[in-house]
Order: sequence, then C-alpha cells, then structure tokens
Amino acid sequence: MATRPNGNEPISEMTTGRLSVYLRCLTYLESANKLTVSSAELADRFHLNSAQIRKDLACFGEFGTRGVGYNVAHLKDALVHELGLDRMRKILIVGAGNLGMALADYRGFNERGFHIVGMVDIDPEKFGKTSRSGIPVLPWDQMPQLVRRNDVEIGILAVGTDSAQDAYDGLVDAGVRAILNFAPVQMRSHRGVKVRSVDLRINLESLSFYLKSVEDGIALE
Amino acid sequence: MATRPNGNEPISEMTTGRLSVYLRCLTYLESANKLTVSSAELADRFHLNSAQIRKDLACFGEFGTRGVGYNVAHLKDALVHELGLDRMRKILIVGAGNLGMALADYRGFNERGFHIVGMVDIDPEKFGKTSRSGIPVLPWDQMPQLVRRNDVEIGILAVGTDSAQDAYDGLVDAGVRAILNFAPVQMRSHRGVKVRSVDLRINLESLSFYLKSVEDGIALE
DNA sequence: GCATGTGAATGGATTCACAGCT
DNA sequence: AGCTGTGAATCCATTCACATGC
Repeated sequence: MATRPNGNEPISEMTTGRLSVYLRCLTYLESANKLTVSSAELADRFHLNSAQIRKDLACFGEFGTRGVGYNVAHLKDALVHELGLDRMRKILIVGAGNLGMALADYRGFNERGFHIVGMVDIDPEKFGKTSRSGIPVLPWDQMPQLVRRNDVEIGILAVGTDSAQDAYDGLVDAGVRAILNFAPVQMRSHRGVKVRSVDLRINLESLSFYLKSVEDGIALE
Repeated sequence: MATRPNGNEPISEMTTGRLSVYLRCLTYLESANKLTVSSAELADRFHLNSAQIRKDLACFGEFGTRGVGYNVAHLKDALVHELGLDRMRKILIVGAGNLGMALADYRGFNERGFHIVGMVDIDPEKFGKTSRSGIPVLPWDQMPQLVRRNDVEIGILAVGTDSAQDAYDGLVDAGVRAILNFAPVQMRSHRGVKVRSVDLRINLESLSFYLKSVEDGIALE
C-alpha cells in the first residue's frame, strides 16, 4: 500500500513529469552507491529549485530526514511505486513504418515496467515481418484480440495523420485507456482515456523560431 | 519585414508551440478553400479558449478584422514568417541507429522549412549506408565540415545516453545553435544554444501514472 | 450584430523564507 | 548546524468581460 497520507489529492502533470526525472537520477545515484541525497543536490543536477523538489516529493508522504536528506534506495522505491512501475504494463504499437519499427526497438520501452507485445498494421506486405529485435507485425484486424489476450494497457500511435483518429478510436473500443500519439493531429478525445502527444514537427518549428529570433536580434533565453 | 508592432516583446514558449498548431490548422483550412476563420472556430478545433488564441495572435500585430475574423491565407503567411519557416534550415542527425534512421525518413522533417542533409555516426560499419529515402550516413569526424559546408543550423541527437553530452558539445563547437535531443539525459547546457528534449520514457511513465491512479480509484482528468 | 484586441480577474505553479526536526 | 516540509509571496498563463471597430 502507498504511504500516501491523503489518497485523493490531485498531483499535477508537471509534478509527475519531474518525478520521472528524479527517478532516473536516483537510479543512477543508487548504482553509484550513494546512500543519501539532498533536495539541493538534486536541484543542481537539473536546473531546478530545491523547494520545488521538496514540494514534489512531499505530495505522497514524508520521505526525507531533516538534517540529512533523502535515502536514495528508499525514495527510488517509493517513486517506482507511485508511478506504477512496480508492475508490468503491456504496449501495442499501431503502425509498422519507420517510426513504429524504431520505437519497437527503443531501449526504455522494453525496460522496467513496460513490455511491447507487438505491432499492428493494415498493410499485408508487413504481416509476419519483425523489428530487428524481433517484435512481430500483425494484422490490424487482430488488434482487439491482441489487446484482450495480452492485457494491453498502452497503445502507441505511429501511423500517419489520416489514420490516427481511426486507430485511436479502435484502441479505445478494444479497451486501451492510455495512448502515446506521434501523429501530428489533435484528436477528438474520449472520456477516461489519457492521450499524450509527441509532436516532432512542433519541436522543430520551435527551434526555428528561436533561430529566427536570434537572427532578428531579439534576445531570447 | 515583420509587421510586429514591438520587436522586443518576449513571446513565451507556450505561445509559440500553439502558433505551430494554428499554422497546421490554417494550412488545412486553406487547402479546404476557407477564406476566413474566427478565434472561436479555432478554439473549438483544439480544446482552447478563444481569448487565448486572440492573445497569441496579437503578439505580433493585428491580423484580424473585427466582425469578420482572420483571413486564412494572410494569417498563415504571417505565422510561417514569424516562425521563421519561410527560409530553409538544414538539419544534421547524430546517430544512425533505429531512431536516427526513422527520423531521417520522417515526413515533416523534410518539409516546408527544413531539410536533412545527412546522418553521422561513429560506427564505421554504418558509413556509406543510407536511410530508405536515401539520407546518407557519414563519419562523425566529418561533422564539423558538414556543418560548415551545408550551413547546418539544427542538430538532432539520436544517440544513446552515454554519447549525448559529447555529441551535443561537438555540435555546439561546430556552430550549431539549436538541438533536438532524444537522449534521456539532462545535459550541461551552453549559453546561446537552444535545446529541446523529447523524452519518450517520461511520456510512458506519465501514462503509467495515469493508469495506476485509475486503478487506485483516484479520479484524474 | 459580430468578432477582435486587451485590461482586469483568476488560477496554478514556482520561489521565498522560515519553523521544526535530527 | 543542516535539511526537510510548508505557509506566504510571487510570477506567469489562462480566462473573463467589455470597449472598440467593421
């Protein structure tokens, strides 16, 4: 059971994003045999304020020891638990193009807490093929069965703009409640389904804007 | 020249991110032969507030007509210009693994405003190979010349965690001032260089947190 | 009348500053 | 002495509401 003092306080998305970052750092510190770490130390590593880190961590209990700091192993375990990573979640990738294939083999997608069960595609040419690491491509038609049999909880949309909404709707129908979307579209959303979008184009354009600002002599940053 | 009323007001990153989204929508509306669009209409398409859209657009001039809305073609051109997309920016990808290869062929990276000149890698096995669409892999050693000769302005880090900092430092030395980073690390940053990070693992963990919250009966969303 | 542009109000996240514990 | 946990203060983004202009 969680050591959370108050089970229904809402933890912001900003905070949980940083928890992931802290967790990564703690994993490193643990492997470096560091026993304890202070919020100030963590704040240095990223460009953050130490009070913010303390606030983030305080969301689900009192983990630190005053005068000392946080126990690395302890805090790491707590974060793993809070993020729900102490249990395996199955992933299905929709779209076996370049991006889908690359994601299938991406380290970190098949690490602690996650396991990719396969890819699906509508192109019969691709059926039976596998990614380099051996993740198979199956027919989109079989998606509902795949989801049910393997208890897939997360869907990754690596399809083109045109197919994204259909793929999304299909996954939701099949019972998937969390989606990582790489298609550059704002989809009509379903209630009770979490969608996170990674829009590569927006990131590039943001860099372009920065470069232009520099050219124009407008000091940013 | 920009129609910007006041050249040195700082436009927030939140805003520029949305400008990209608006631009995409306008491109669509233009292709659908729509002549004019209102902030309320745009607000519906995304889940946004119309006032926010007007504020965003007002950052660099008065583009709308009261009682009518915004001229689609006009506004689109203005956004293209403001985002600096009316000029070609060259991209170099560092790391020719699965991800680098997938990114090299990603539509939208070789579209309006951007052009990928190549990939570099340290693995001699990969030299001379190309992505499916023909983007070549060259030796990392040649990176500085490549950057200079091709006027590369943007670097994409598609390398592993261990090499990320070195690759970053190298690109900056060679004169690159904008970086899109896919490695899951917080890098020691250089002044005057813009880095945007896409952390796939954090996105997955955020979904995991959502799923766990649902399991625990904590209503999110 | 209708939709923009914008000051004022709100809401949320970050930072400050310090009380409290070890 | 040192560092956590947290109310108070600050900062920034979003939303409201309305005056302004077509």
